[in-house]
Amino acid sequence: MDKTSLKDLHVLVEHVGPLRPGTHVFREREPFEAIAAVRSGTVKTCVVDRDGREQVLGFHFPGEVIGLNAIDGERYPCNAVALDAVQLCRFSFPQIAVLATRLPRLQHHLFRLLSRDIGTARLLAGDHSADERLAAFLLVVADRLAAQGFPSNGFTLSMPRTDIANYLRLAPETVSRVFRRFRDEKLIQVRGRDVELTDESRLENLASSILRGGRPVPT
Amino acid sequence: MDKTSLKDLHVLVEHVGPLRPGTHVFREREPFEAIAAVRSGTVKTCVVDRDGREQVLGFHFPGEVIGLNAIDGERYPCNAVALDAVQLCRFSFPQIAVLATRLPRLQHHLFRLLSRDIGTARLLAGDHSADERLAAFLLVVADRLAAQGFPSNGFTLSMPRTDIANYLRLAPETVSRVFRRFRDEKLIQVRGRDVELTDESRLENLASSILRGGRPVPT
DNA sequence: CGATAGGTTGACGGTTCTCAAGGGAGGTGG
DNA sequence: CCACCTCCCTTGAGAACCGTCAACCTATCG
Repeated sequence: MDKTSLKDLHVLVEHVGPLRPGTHVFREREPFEAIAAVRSGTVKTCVVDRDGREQVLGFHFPGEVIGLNAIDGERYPCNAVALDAVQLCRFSFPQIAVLATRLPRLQHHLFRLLSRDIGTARLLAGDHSADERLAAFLLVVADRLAAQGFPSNGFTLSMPRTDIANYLRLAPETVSRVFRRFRDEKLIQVRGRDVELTDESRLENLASSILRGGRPVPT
Repeated sequence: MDKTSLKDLHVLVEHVGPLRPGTHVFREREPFEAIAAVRSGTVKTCVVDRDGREQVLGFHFPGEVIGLNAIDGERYPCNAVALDAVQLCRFSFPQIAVLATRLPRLQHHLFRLLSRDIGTARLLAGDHSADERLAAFLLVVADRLAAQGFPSNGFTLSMPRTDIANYLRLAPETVSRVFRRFRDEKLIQVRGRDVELTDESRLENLASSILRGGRPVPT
């Protein structure tokens, strides 16, 4: 994004946070007004079905934009919840859309963000084994955290196992067992939520059917 | 979309087809130039993984737009193949993007199309039983075909069972068995690719955990 | 110190996949 | 017109993966 658009963006941005863990950024069915870029921390998006079961749709790290999937219905189709201390920038969507008509690069940037999110669900969409899913998850998280300057393959997961399991469509017990097996086979080191990838190439091999060469930027 | 934009759109549209079954509309990794609206027939989008296994991403009926997920990478991330006789309208994306800066309603329309596609993968994303998946699939197809004036709940599937199975992440055998069971339980009538929904409310009940009240417009 | 939430481990069972074989329907050629 | 082929679909039997249930363990916090 060029300097002009940055300046124009600046006038309609609203800094929010730090939010405490558990705080909602927005809730399902609320009227859509704004998108938000995560500045620090982790945001979880999820829906709750009629039986009260939660379904995790994604985790969102710094630099990522949430709320774009609300444009169509004019209401947020999911909840967004802070997993840890979260700071973000809110952008009024009507205002940013108007601005985009004047700034083709901003328009294109928004198109790209939207387009990217379409491909993103693929991590979940395929029918993959628990091993493949968890391997892909770990690699993708490592990439996205590394992108903001963390040590390249040691990190701390900000979400509980139950959320990881839910996101990957596995039982928490299964996630726990796969973590253990990965550790036994020396693919990773784990202690609680601290993870270190010790054999990235074998992990990539496991995840190859999902990541298909080149790691995507998922939600 | 208002009249002005329709007129402007008209000058940059290219009518394509009728394509014969099996013809590619675009191929994975080809440079992205245009999006396309299906006018008649059915288009299947799919990727092929390194082992040569196909993965069906979606089916696209008349009125639906394909290619939007290529904006981000500037190359098509998937193949689009005609399943039957297909006619479509091609729109140069660079041109339509320029036009969108002059026509806020067109821009918003594009934003909405993109946003809608994000939510669409949910039919597959959840961990649902074979029954739930197939029930949801049948209802959604019925809705989308009914939207273009077909008899409300009798229709002919344009894709083979293997494609349905692949799309739903099930084995073809499983799809066959569920079809049989649905027929035995008088939820539908089937003969080959001709389907008639005879007990829509029980189907909706089965599919409720996926469709979550209000049937979405999926890919 | 006890309570609670989150995580781990084990045993068992179910849904679905795999493997294998057989049955149409439609097209082509004799 | 019929034989034959191929593609698609169906059906059955067995196995595998993962989910469910149940118990226990660990850390954190009041």
